[in-house]
Amino acid sequence: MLNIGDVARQGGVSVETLRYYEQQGLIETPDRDANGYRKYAPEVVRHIQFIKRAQDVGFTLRDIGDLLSLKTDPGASCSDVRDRALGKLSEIEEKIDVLSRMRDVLSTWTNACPSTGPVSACPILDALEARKGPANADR
Amino acid sequence: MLNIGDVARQGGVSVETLRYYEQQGLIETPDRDANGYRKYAPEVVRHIQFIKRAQDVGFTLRDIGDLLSLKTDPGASCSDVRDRALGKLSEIEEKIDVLSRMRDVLSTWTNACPSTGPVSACPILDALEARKGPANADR
DNA sequence: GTAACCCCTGTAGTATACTTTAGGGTCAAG
DNA sequence: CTTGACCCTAAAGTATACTACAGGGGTTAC
Ligand SMILES: [Zn+2]
Ligand SMILES: [Zn+2]
Ligand SMILES: [Zn+2]
Ligand SMILES: [Zn+2]
Repeated sequence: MLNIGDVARQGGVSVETLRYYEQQGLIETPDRDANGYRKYAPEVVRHIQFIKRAQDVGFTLRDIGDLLSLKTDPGASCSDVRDRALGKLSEIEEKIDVLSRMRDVLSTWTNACPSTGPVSACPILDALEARKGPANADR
Repeated sequence: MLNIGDVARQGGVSVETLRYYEQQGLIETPDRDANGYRKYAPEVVRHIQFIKRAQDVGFTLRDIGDLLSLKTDPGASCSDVRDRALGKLSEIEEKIDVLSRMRDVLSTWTNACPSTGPVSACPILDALEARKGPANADR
């Protein structure tokens, strides 16, 4: 049986994070020792790693709670899990699209900037100040 | 001269947002009418659009405050602006990289999931539970 | 003179995933 | 028997960009 500090070290998270996960219902409420200390079975370390891996691919703690419910729901099927993953996949692709558009615009702008001269002549600021299109007068 | 509501409508933001921008120092403190109402020159609408366009390409309000300081700083040069843009560009590329890696992993996992059968046999959950590599036993 | 609509200030709430703080017990070593 | 490391709870703070709320005054038309 492990103390919370042991679990934290082995799981690569802080003690506070563990208490937070418990409060959020992401890990089982551990039994307590006579002194009130939480006592964990070693396998809880894997549960924490489950959470961290899920976060690594973009799931929020709320999503992860969902996933954990599916794991223990006898009526749940593989496709339920797959649906969450596909949903997350589109969220991520959407974010990539938005960021790619930002990247393209910024890239165009930085290429247009001569990097010399006063800010008053900077095409980047011009673009930000401008009406809508990429090139137009300031009135 | 415009009331705050006029500016909000023309700038496509809420009245509250305008007061917030003012509080954050992103727009000039407007003069007040005898009744205490803020009175804006029409050009403030462009300043708001500057802020919104900068947000659209990923700048935070803090970044935008910086950019606005450069605009009015006589000692600032074009390259200062370009540096901010390049910095933002790398931030965005970094985010894209992270998201792309998430996308690849999720895509692999969803392809591996048969979408039928119980969750206990789901390769997605297996992957989340697993030690580190893509394939290994649960102990 | 009153309804409908605008404006004001200051403070608190929203979402996410923690971290920090305050205040206080427990345990092992020397 | 005290020191240092560890554990406990509950509440508040962090970052971002607003939004909402509470409570109150101004303006315009009928
Ligand atoms: Zn497990
Ligand atoms: Zn420039
Ligand atoms: Zn301007
Ligand atoms: Zn599956």
